[in-house]
Amino acid sequence: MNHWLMKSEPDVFSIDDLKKKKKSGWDGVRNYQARNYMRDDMKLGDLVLFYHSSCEVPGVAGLAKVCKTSHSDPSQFDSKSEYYDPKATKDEPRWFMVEVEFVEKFDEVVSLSTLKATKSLDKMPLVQKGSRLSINPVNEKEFKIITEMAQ
DNA sequence: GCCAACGTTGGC
DNA sequence: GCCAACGTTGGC
Repeated sequence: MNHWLMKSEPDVFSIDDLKKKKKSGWDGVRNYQARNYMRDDMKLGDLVLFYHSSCEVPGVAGLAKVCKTSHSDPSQFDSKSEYYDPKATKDEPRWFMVEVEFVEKFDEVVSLSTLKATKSLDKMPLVQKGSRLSINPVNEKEFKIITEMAQ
């Protein structure tokens, strides 16, 4: 099983929104590398660190898991959507998404500053300068460390 | 295929 | 709101 970290702006979609909805398609990803992770590598049951970005306390807010593997992201065909991509066609969709299911909301956000202060996590792309990718693989050790920090 | 210009991300 | 870092676009 693989582990992942997925970023979301809580003003747009937060861990509480996922808790309410139970499941959600991860639409709107418009970066090829992040798309490839979803399309090629994310498997059913993979656990996901749900990360809140661009907010007061950026950090890992909870856990989700992949409940549906890659399929075409419908927002690319919707001309009214901010995610609309005129170059995508139904025969040749350009963007893919997975669906995730709520697992757990942490009592407290494991903040980015805490993650940065943790030596054993300094290999994570997340804590490295200039890293902006919205979906990242997380190795098992790192995943364990972070979920234990949430206890 | 290069690379300048432009757009986006996201912490601070 | 600023700005560094990075990705994408498009002219050549």
